[in-house]
Amino acid sequence: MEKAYQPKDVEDRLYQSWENEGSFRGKPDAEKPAYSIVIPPPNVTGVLTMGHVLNNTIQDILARRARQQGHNTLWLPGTDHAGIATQTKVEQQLRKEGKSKYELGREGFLEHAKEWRDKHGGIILKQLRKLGCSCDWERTVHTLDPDYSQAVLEAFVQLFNNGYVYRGKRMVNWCPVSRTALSDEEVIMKPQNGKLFKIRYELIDSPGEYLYVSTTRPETIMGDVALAIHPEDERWPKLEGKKVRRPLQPAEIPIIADDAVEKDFGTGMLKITPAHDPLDFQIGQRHKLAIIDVLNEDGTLNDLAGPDFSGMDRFEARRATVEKLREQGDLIDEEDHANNVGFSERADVPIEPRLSEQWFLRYPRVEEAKRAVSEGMIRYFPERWTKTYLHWLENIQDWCISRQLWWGHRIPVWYRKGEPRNDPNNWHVSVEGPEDPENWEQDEDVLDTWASSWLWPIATMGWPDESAMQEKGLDYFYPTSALVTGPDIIFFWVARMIMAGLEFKGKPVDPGTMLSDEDIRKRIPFRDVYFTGIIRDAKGRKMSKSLGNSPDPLDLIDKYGADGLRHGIMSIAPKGQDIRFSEERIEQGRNFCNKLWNVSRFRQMADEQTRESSLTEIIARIEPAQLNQDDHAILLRLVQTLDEVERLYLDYEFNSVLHSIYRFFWNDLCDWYVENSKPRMRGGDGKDTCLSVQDLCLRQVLLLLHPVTPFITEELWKVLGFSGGQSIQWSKPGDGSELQILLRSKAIELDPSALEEMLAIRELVTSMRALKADRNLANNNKVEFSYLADDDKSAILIKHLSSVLSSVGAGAFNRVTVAPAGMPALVTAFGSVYMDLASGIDVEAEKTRLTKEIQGLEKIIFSIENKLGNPAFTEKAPPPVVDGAKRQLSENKAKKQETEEALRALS
RNA sequence: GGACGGCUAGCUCAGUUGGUUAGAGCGACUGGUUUACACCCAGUAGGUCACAGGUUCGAGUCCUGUGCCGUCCA
Repeated sequence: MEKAYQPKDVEDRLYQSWENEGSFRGKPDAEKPAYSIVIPPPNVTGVLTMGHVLNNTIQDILARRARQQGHNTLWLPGTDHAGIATQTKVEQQLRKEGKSKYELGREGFLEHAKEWRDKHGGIILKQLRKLGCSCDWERTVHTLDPDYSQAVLEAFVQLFNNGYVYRGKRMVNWCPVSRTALSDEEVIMKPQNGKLFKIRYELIDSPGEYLYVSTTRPETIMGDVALAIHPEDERWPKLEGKKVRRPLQPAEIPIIADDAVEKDFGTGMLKITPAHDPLDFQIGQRHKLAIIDVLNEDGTLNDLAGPDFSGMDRFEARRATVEKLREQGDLIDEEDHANNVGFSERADVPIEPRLSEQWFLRYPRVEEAKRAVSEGMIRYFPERWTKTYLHWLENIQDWCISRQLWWGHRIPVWYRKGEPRNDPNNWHVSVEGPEDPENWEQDEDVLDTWASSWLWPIATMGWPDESAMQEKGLDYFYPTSALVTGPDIIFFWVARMIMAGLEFKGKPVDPGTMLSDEDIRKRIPFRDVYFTGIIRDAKGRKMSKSLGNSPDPLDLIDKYGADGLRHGIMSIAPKGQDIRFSEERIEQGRNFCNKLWNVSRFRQMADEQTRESSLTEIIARIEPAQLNQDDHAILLRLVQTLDEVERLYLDYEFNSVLHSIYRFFWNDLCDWYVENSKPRMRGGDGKDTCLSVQDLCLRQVLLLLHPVTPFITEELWKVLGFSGGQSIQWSKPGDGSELQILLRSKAIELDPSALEEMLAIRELVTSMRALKADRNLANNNKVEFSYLADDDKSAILIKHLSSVLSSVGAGAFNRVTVAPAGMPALVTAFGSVYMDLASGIDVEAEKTRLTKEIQGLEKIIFSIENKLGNPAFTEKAPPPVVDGAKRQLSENKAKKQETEEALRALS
């Protein structure tokens, strides 16, 4: 074996062989239980980020563990066409070439976009392979695949037929850069420092008299159609029925009263611009006001804004209108003003509320979606996200699903040529299209990307085609076992998938009928949802391309190995908490792998003969009579660890899983057991048994670690001869009681007291080492120790003599019956221990140390005596706690007494 | 404004239903090439558990309030 683990030699080779053997294939098999996960489809043209590494490592852990447990496992991969994001990138590319999408036309553009996707797409899926992801690649799905597209359109038509989809002229969030409508979820509110302008409007009947209005958006004044005041405002009775003059594009506009006006904001008067504000739109509807839209779809002003401003960009127009108002004397005041402005998530520019014809979806199965989560049919990890989810569903708004893009699923609606589009009689809605296409024209818009990805769990498994569902095993793999994703898409994706599953899976149910709980259980898309944290940089900032603070995962794999990266990222990922990334953690992951490699190497060097060792074969080699306390202790810890890891995996406590394995492997096994086994390796009867115990421990550690670090564990599985020709993927670690049953069948009954005894011995060794280290004798193996102890304790020490000598690095450790004078001493659970020094010692330093020791003990004794002296404590506290305190008191008192004796012996 | 999360060693975080003297890794410091591993080993130092009240025999843990940081929703 190499001196250090070399991931590069191992990873590609093993991944190849797994793929060649079809290990990742998820084929329906009625004989076995199913386990399934669908990947959150990454953007097809994206590249791997640290977020993907975390997310997909977790999914891989779940999938690999399920395979070990004997489940027939499907991890279904794929990519998302990512409407706006991809179209924007393609358009940018075209601009660089001096072309525009309009020149190419729709067909030409799509051709171009597909080429671009095929060229840049799929990189991320290759990167996932590098990470070791065990996806069933033969089942890769892309949301624009023909079958998938069919499903998306079918869903639209079904929803339309059931009355969930409608077309309407509504206020939507408009992105002037992408020139499309957006859903509420795609708008990010950001606090902005703007200006609040106070503007006067002259009363028509009383020239020279003015009303004052505060606004942040003077560029929309030309679209004003009224001024509004609260009906309970004392000024209202005097103003009823009067009119004012609009100061730009002058016109007479009425004064109206409406409850929606905030009396206390600004001047208490509101300018009403129905085309450019959702609230104004509502007020306008109530008062049957006209709508004057002064903006073009790209955010420039149109002719209705008047010749002074027509053609200007909206921000330029803001400055220009303010100037004009100032010149006219209509600008009264201008002050700084902080407010929240909605930004387009994708283009990062302020959105415009804009009136336009769009398709909307009234969500189906909202009540059942709430119930599925609130009743625990779907479990959230961490549980607190249920609250966020339910709150969103309580306040759910209809979803604008049409997008003014070309890249996506074109809406399957046709309009009769030459007839008004707003009349449903002129609509044709179907997947196939009308029989006389020459008389119809199709809607130009495409569906929101999320209106395709919300079908992901069912459409990737063949829905709605019966034979495809059969072939892909929808009924076998669905509901999927777990979903792993970020909480940032809980509304975008998770909630919507739940509703889609409830609506589409199984036989259609009338919209008015509630699904039964039994139905809900069958229709939900997943049972458990694990929400990851967000990966931040060392300073706590979100990782982003613009900050350049995100490392390239492939560089990290190159440096530390895929296993090192996976181990590192998982060991720092607390459940649902954000994660501060630092490369040192990944280094630790690599170091862990190297340790695993080296202890295996040590095992190989001790006994190079290679033999295949199944679990039963290893146990068969153990000679029960040869087992010492050390063996018992490590096997007890193994039993504990197997149980602990089993339980932690069920709770998705990944970092605790690793911590638990780490403690067993590094501290118990490497630092103590393997070290103590070195003297036994030199010969004697216990050698084979000791090696078998090592094998047993190593074998189970590899099994426990395999989901996290698949490559090195598979490699060592073979090197150490555990495989029997079979991949580690198909063996399960089992729990503690299973192991104990196997051991009992060989008449091995673990002694529960062994563990406590070993812990005491470890403490003894540690303090003896410290005594040496204090005097710079850490490397002197000839130092002699003696101890003063009763017969029972002495018997234990004699039992452990050789391992104590070797782990302390001591020449002797003999029992004495009288405390030797003038030697540094330790008071331990085994009595007093003395270190013999040929040369003199620093008596004063020794005295100081022991005095400090005594003072510490006195403090402890004082506090326990206080506690026990309190009758309330002895009466109310449970007896085990009181007994514990008493025992503690006597132990500490004895220790104090011995320490005092040691101090006296020095002088 | 509302909801949720966080605040424990220099850093990153554990800390189960309240119960011994609050833990780990990294970093710091000291020493080390003894037949796995310097990607390592041994040892040492380092904490007013954000703050203020309360409940309790007993609070890092439960309750109330405050502060700061973060996320989501309006």
